[in-house]
Amino acid sequence: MPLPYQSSLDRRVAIIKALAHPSRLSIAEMLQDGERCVCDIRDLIGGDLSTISKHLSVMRDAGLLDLEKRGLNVYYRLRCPCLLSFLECVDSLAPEGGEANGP
Amino acid sequence: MPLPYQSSLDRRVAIIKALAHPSRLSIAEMLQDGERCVCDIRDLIGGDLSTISKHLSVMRDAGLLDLEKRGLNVYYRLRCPCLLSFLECVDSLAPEGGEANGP
DNA sequence: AAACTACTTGGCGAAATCGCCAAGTAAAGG
DNA sequence: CCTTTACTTGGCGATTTCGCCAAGTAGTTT
Repeated sequence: MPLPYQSSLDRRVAIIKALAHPSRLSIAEMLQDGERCVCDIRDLIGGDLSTISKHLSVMRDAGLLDLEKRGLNVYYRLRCPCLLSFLECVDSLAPEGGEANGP
Repeated sequence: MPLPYQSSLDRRVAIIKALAHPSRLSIAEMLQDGERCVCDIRDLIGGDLSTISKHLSVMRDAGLLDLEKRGLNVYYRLRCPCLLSFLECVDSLAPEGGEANGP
């Protein structure tokens, strides 16, 4: 059980930390298109299922995600529709496109 | 010298990481009101000046901050005016006010 | 130019995070 | 009920981050 945060600053930081990892940010991005079950997320991110599950628990504990169990599957969805505009802001800071810029 | 990022994902993550610490988020918040010199920031955040300086370098390297030297002082300012709206989003995820809600 | 102010950088031990493996839980199917 | 599927949790070594101390750099003042 995650401890309650002592301050609103800590809560904000927990939410931001929950996005501050390549796999977790990718999860957030893919969930912008709608809910996904853990196995779908694993297919996209790769790596051990337990690793994915722990990333999801970090995001859950921060309050970023809601989950719903249906049958054998667990479906996650974003609680934060405004994420998209933040990512646009983030990208506006580093506009030179992507991969190690060749000519 | 910070290495160039291999992907746009890494760049995004670096920017988000640069906000994912209580002192650094507080710095970002205070810079929303306008530029500040390092000593002003130190007065607000507290702790060793070298620690503040390293936090600022993380934010600089991520591209969050611009700096300008004037006289003996170094003034930092946000390169990201859209930060504010993201923090509103973050707070909307945890609306129950602040500090460790006692009964 | 020597002393001072305002920072930055190097170094290091302490703490947090990461990802894999193994083991545990819960719903569905045979 | 026993097995299978889908996921979660515990544990642990490896890497990363954190914050202080000490030392270095760059303008300023005297």
